[in-house]
Amino acid sequence: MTPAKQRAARRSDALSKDLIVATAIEILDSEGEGALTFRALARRLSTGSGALYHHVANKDDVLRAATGQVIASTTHKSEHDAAPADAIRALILGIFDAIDAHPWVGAQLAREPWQVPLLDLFDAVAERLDADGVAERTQFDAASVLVHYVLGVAAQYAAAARALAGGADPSALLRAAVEQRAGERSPVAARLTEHDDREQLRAGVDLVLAGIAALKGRP
Amino acid sequence: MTPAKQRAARRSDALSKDLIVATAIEILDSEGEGALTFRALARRLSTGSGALYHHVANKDDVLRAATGQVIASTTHKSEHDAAPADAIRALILGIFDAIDAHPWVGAQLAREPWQVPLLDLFDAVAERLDADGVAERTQFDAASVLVHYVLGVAAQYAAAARALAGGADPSALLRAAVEQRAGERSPVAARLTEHDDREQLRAGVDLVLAGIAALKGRP
DNA sequence: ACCTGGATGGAACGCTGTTCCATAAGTGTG
DNA sequence: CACACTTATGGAACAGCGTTCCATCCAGGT
Repeated sequence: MTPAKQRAARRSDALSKDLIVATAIEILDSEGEGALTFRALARRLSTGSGALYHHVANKDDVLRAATGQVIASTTHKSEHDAAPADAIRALILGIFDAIDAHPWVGAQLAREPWQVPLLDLFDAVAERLDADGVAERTQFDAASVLVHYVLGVAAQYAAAARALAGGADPSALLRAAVEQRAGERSPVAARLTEHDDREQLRAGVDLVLAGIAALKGRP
Repeated sequence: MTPAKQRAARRSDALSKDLIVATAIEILDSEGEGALTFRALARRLSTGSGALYHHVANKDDVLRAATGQVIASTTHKSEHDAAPADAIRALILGIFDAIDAHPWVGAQLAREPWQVPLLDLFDAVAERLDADGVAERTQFDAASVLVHYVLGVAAQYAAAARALAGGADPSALLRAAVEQRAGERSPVAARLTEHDDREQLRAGVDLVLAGIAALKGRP
């Protein structure tokens, strides 16, 4: 006979860090950054919030693992045979695509210092430049620019996604900011409202690549 | 005769948004991002947390205003007579210096989409390039790269400052991340641990400027 | 002297991440 | 097979957060 105060049934499939992280990614993708709480996570896994801490250190641990998983799945398939410039374009745009699909990744990459995926990207970029005969110092400078550039784009993209999820109008948001700047003309605002972010990123990368080529000519 | 349950004395100097924001900056600078709460703010102003909401919409409002104030005080003194390249270097390094002095600004710039200071910077950069005879399209691409680049650096810098405030060793943090990447050689890691961030930013800006010059030659 | 509306300060609400602990399940040992 | 022991579990409890609510107070106009 069961006692009057009965516990909820124990789950049959085992809990694990992988399962927790996978579920976290589900929540983040479908309901946004704000929806990821240990209570929501526990509810979806039919367990208590305390149980999660046996597999995971804390919330940052979950976010770190989730970010790593998403980035790894996109960086991992880099082509070694392409021309260095093409390879670098593909690497950077790969990060963008990952963030486009999972905006919360952008926020997380900007929130924690030197996450492993960022170091991987740094090395990958430097390696392609090395293969192209670029001076070591320039390799480093260029990788720094490209990584931080895409990081900045990522943060901005994630912030916009967050604001939009709150029910704001995409262009209205930007227009409001522009109009707030008491009467100054802004040659930039018009372009910002109508441009394609991915195409803009590609153009930016090409600009940096042009700089690398220029510095390679006369070191 | 005062009643048994007496209220605390009402403050003599008037509360205002400016006062609240100034106090918020004090807290952020001296105790870090995590220390800024409405309760701490109220305590320092000798008032209740509810009173603050008569002058300020919410916490984001305070952070936005604080960020705007810090950035404005550094951007504002830009030199109009310098060579375009020097002016741009000064603009970008000015943002870096502001973030170096107030790391929380870096986190805030990355957290909200298209804040006014960022648009101002965008326009200022584009304007210098316009004066230098750079094609309009390149103006936009270059401004995009530079703004997002410094934004990425800012986010990373703020994240590192946050981690360091938690009592971590600067280089140990990075070394741990490097060693986590099972055995891969990392030509980049050694450089990262010992480089000067500001000097690195300057080198990155120079690389972008080289790209602009290259594209100006053959459009 | 009165009224009234904005400013004030503190309590209360709902939510968060995290810790604690009684309990249930699995595992190796005699 | 029975027992101890380790580990996993789930839910309650805690401290702290942003925000809302409201009784109260003060200043200025009538």
